[in-house]
Amino acid sequence: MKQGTRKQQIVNIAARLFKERGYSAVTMRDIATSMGIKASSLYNHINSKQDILTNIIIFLAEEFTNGMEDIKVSNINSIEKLNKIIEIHVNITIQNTFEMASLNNDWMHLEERLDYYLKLRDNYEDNFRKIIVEGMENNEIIKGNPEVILFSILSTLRSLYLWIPKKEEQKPEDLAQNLTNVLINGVKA
Amino acid sequence: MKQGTRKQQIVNIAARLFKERGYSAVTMRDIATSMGIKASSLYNHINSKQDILTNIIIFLAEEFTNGMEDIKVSNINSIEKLNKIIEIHVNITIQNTFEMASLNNDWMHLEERLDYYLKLRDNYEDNFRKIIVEGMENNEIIKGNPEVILFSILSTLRSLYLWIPKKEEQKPEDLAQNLTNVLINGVKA
DNA sequence: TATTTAAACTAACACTTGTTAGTTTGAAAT
DNA sequence: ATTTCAAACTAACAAGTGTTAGTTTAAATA
Repeated sequence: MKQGTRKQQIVNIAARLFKERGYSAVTMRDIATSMGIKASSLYNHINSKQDILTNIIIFLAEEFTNGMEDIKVSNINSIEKLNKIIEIHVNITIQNTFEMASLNNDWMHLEERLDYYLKLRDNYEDNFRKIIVEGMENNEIIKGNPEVILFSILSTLRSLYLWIPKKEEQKPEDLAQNLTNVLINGVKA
Repeated sequence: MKQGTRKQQIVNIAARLFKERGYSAVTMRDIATSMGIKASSLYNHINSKQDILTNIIIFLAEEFTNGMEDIKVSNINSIEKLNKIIEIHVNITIQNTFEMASLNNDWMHLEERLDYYLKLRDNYEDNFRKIIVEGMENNEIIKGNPEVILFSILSTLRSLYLWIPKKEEQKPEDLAQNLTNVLINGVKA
């Protein structure tokens, strides 16, 4: 037995396929074939295709929410909080490379849980924004449009899943450190 | 008549839908309904669904390739080249917000033209990388792993299509200037 | 006026989609 | 030895898919 429950195996294989082709382009028969079984057999373990996607996305969204909550209540300055945010993105992405693709690209195909997901996402971005604004007030972060900083850092972190697989040599801490240098200090010599 | 040929109208409407739901989840009947006609009528103007996607993506990929080619032969230093790259991304994205979603998320559904697209993309990234390495050699860019700089800047630029629509107040030059500040100089005060 | 043309239409096709119902299998628990 | 149960199976469904063929319409051109 490779891993957890049969359901988890299905979700893992599905995530791999979703990353390659996107949720809509992957059929239940594709998933079943990858498992070496028939499509109808999947329904002994999952309720629907939707169900698989929901499992992938909501799990991750809650991981990020929990990570952000810890940072929120921690007693560190704004730059250190940014470092921590980078860390949780690197760690979660390294452990869920395939799943991150669905989170980024297929959240709009959630149905019943779409509103819940959007709530978590908005909440996450609000907390992130507050950290930046606070940093500006304390003269730790350069003053300017907080949105530009928020989205330029967040875009990089959200795209991590695309290029982390290419460079598994790197240790998570090294990668986080490199990213922090570039994102926080810029690239100019 | 709102715009160009009937074919262009179809491609434009399709790009709008592809951004919302992704290529695979949009049907020919969806596109037709948005145009106020029947699905079969689309085939008077386009050859296939594939054809629409190819038009969207290859056009954009060539736009970026041309922009990069101009920068490559220009006689400016590395930081200025990075500024120019940011500029072309902002300009192309502002004028093709919907299309950018397909370029980012649906390129894998290209069929005959997939190899050509990948060639253009690799070529673009190679040129980008060379600018960074050159900047490190000339002490204009902080020394370190060029990949981290490459992908952190590129991730932000490739995600522009996601948040540019939210803030159309901004003039392109202002946005490019703000981005340059953050990406080149970092965020630390 | 007669002809051409762009652009729509109806009707249908072969195939794929997610899903359900009912059944079989083989190992573990009683 | 009997029962239970997880996990597979076959067969089928209703709906939706991209696409084709052939036809109609109305405006522009000759």
